[in-house]
Amino acid sequence: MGRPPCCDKVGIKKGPWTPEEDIILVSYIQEHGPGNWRSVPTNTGLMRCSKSCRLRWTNYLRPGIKRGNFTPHEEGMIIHLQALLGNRWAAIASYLPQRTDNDIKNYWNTHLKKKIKKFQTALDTHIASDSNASSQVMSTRTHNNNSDISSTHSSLVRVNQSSNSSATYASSTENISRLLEGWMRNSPKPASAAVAFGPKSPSQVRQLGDQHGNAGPTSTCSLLQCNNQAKSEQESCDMISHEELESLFSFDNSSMAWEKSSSESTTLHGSHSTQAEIRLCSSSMNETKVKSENNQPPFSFLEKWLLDEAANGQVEDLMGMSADCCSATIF
DNA sequence: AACTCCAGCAACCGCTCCCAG
DNA sequence: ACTGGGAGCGGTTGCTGGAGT
Repeated sequence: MGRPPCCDKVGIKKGPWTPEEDIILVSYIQEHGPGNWRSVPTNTGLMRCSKSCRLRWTNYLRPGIKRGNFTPHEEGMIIHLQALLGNRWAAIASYLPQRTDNDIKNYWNTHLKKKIKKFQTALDTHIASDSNASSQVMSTRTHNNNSDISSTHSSLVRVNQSSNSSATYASSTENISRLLEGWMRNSPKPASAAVAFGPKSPSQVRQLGDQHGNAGPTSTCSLLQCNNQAKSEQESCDMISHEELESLFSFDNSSMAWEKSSSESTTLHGSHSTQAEIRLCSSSMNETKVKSENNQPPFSFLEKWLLDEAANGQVEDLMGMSADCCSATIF
């Protein structure tokens, strides 16, 4: 459907936003709340198209955005979620409310993709150089089932969560954003909650539900939002708790989802709603995604390697691990 | 000091989806 | 049922600053 590009009009400014423009946009949104982007340029006099305003707000000025370095914990989540959901950055971002989809996408493209590529290269090299051993491993693998993987590597999953929390708050607009935080917290406007949590509209939630197959009305995001609605407004601005994340992404769970993806509706232990979410993702998504990208190692192992601070000896580490773990049938 | 190369990131583009009329 | 406009998403581009020579 060919839609006339909204930003092609004469007089529409492009390029980096100036602090002045930011302030204008922020003060307008302070007053009217986010949404109705069409009217923003008209009412503010900004020489920007509505799209650009929305993007600037959601990716940069919106309060609650965390900028700067990604923690290993966040990296792990992104890797997991990317494996689970594919390149659906908005969906991934909904699990990391402090990060924007754009941010996550950029981080994936500039950092994680390379790391994974490196990892796979190292892996290929290793497999090629050790084909005899691997054939033995394959036969073992067939018999042992994947529970071995689970037991052997559950310790690897607890990704370095404590270190490297020094997110660098870089830009001047950070200050604008911070100024807004108080307003957003106190604001009675319903839009604020949605904004604080992320740029998810009901239609997006619906859309996600559709995209996730027949997840129905309880799509991943709607569940997540319901879960968070039960919490205080303050809490809704925070990231998902570590406990939830642990339950979500502990190796046992993810590997179970992985293993059972093609056969049955995965039933994970526990009754936490976030686990239900991931179950929905797993059961609907795994069939298409995981199945098609089969034969990849469990991501916790990958993460372990990726997040290893001492990644200098990547191949060596891999060799070392393989020596330790081949009996446990990783590959 | 000047230049080149490259990584990172903000912003844009084009497409799809949703919904109101 | 159809259409057009608004909004959102994912891919891509291009600017900027730092590192290397």
